[in-house]
Parts: sequence; C-alpha cells; structure tokens
Amino acid sequence: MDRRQRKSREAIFASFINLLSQKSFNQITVSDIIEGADVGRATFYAHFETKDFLLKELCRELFCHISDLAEKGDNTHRHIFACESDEPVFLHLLRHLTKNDNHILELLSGKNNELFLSYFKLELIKLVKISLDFFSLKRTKELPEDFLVNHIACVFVETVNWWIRNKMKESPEEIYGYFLTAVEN
Amino acid sequence: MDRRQRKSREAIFASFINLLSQKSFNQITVSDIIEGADVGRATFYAHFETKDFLLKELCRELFCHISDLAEKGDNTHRHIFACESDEPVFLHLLRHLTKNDNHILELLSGKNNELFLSYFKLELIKLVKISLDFFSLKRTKELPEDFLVNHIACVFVETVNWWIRNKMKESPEEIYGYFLTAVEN
DNA sequence: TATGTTAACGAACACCTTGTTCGGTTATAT
DNA sequence: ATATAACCGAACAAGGTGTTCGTTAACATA
Repeated sequence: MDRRQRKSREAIFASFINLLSQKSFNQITVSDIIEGADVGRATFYAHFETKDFLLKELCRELFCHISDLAEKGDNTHRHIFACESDEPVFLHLLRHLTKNDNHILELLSGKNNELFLSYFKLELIKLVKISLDFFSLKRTKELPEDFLVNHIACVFVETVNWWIRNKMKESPEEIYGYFLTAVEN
Repeated sequence: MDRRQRKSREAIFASFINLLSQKSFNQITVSDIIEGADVGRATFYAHFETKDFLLKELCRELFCHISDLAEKGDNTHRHIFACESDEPVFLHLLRHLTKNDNHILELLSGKNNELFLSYFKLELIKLVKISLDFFSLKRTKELPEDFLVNHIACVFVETVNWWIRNKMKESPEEIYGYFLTAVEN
C-alpha cells in the first residue's frame, strides 16, 4: 500500500480514536475528524464511504485478534501474534487487555463503550460456541445451547466491562477467577 | 394538562416509537417525527429541547414502573398499577413484558434495542441492589458485592433479550427458571 | 355566552453537516 | 525521468437543525 495512503488512513484512525474518548459518536463530525487528522475532506471520503464505515473498519481491526482465536477453535491456542502461550483463551484475552493494544481500553471505557462492547460480544459468541466443552457446567443440559452460549459471552463481556470501569485494579488471573465463578465453572 | 398539549405530546411519542422500530435512532430526523405526528416544527421544539431529550423522556416513561418497584424495595410487592400480586419481582417483570405495555417489545427488539436495554439495565441495577438477599447464592462471599449486583442485572437483561429475540416462545415461568439457573440460585 | 390565555400553525431564516466535484500539486514506484 | 496515483483546497447542492413571528383556533373561566 502506498505510504501516503497508509499515512492518511492511520491519521484518520488516530484522530477518530482520539475523538471517541471525548465525544459520543453521533456528535463527532467528519470535519472534526479531518481537522484532527490534518487531512483534506476529499481524502477522507476517498478512504471511507461514510463515518459509519469508518467505525466498522475500526472494529474489524480491533477485534480481528479474537476472530483469529475463534477460527483456530482450540482452547489452548497459538496464533499469529508474538504471544505463544498455552493458557486458556479467555485468560489470554484478559492479559491482552492489560497491554492496551490499539487504545482498546480507551474505547471500551469511553463514552462509546456500548458501541464497542456490542462488537466485542459478537466476536465472543463465535469463540464461546467453539470452546463450549471447556465449560464443564453442571447444568448444561438444563438450558438451551444458544441461551448458554449467549449467557457465557455476556458474562465475559460484562466482567471485562466491570473490570475496566473499576480501573483494572485486579490482575487478569483474579478477574478470570471472577468470570469462572460467575459462570459457575 | 391542556388537551392540545397532551395530543401533540402523544402524537410525537407515537410517531417516534413507530420510527424507532424501522430506522436507527441516528437516521431518524426531526422532520420524520413531525411528519408522522402531523405536528408543526415549532410545536415539536416547544415540547422537547432536542431529539435526544425526546429519547430520554421516552425511557423515563417506559421504565418508571421498574423504578417504582425499586423504591418499594421488597421482593414480593404491591404497586400503583392494577396488578396486585405476590410473585417475585423478576417474574413479575417478565409477565409485564408479555402484555407489551407502551410497545416496549418493539423497542427492546427493534434496531435500537441496545439503547433501551442499557436504560433497562440501569434501572435493574437499583432493583437488584435492594433485593440482593433474595438471591441466596452459595458463593456470594467470593465476589465483590457490586460485581455481583452488576452480574445479576446483566444476566436478567440478557435473558430478556434472548427471550425476545427468539419470539418469546417460552412462558414467563420458564424464562424465570432459566434466569435463576443461569444466575445459579 | 363572552373573554383572556395559551398552544398550534406554517413559513421563513441563518447556520451547520454531508458527500461530491474538479483542477492543480506533490509524493511514489519503477 | 516519467507515469501514476494520492492529496489538497475550495466550492457546491442538498438536506437537517433550531429559532422566530404573525396569525389562527382551542381552551378554561366566569
């Protein structure tokens, strides 16, 4: 990809992420974004069809890591990134959060967290569906499977949300413990 | 309140609710609303400061019932409405949903469900906080209290969400059972 | 029934945001 | 060195926002 393209694209993303931690998505205008990115109006529209598409692209980049995990489909996994661990996927995700790749913490705790949490949940559902056996729940049989999948994904998302809201004082391991307890493993 | 005021106000709400089940909130314009309500532009702004305030008012009206429950604070309750029952609050709420007061089902299942679910959750947290003793959880002590409150409220909201998404085939009692199982009571 | 008040009407308005266009300029790849 | 392709910046129409104001009609009260 042309260096100019890359630069513009990244400047737009950076400006967008920056604005997302200040204003709500609806209040952010394209003019705000291009001003922050120091990029011409036409350039913005050359890269992204609309503001909504920009958001979608951002989410895709943010959560592609989870999607990768989901495609692997094993509980202890190895993937593209540097991390080559054998710990459970969900603990692994929590550990990733502490690194704050791509400013994901700002996004998940900012004014628009609902927005990103719902994307987060969508990806998680795929992941849970695959690693369902990992959860040796006592009462798996009492609940419909898709109810259970949805339930587990929600509990994880909300656990993460709670963690971030409370300044992430706890360690990934502790939070992982909370998650397992809450989901009754 | 002046009958004219009431009529305008209700026409605006009705038009708004109708639009909410078709378009996403951002795409709905004030012009759409006043056209549907058959009301002058100036009239709209005499009633509501902006479109966002209209949304807030709507949520307030929708969930005031839950707030009332929360203020009572007892598990088996009696309140302003016709229903004078002694069943658990959460089962009671589920039963309310089947009546679809104020088109709440359309709102909780439409394109903007995230919007209303988050308001729903806010109110529920108050309710859960008060009726926490009702949940005689085995491991209450293992988790921070506010984590637990948040957790229970989320599980209820997501149970409701799942129920509605799946066309509400189950009875309120069944869903209540799912909820208790999921939250491990 | 008569009267003062209050809300709705509707048209106009200034202002802002969106998404597009176009000619000229500059960086990039080979 | 040259062709390509991205960027700039200014301008544009279209459409949404929130306000204003004179006029009309419904309401409450007596």
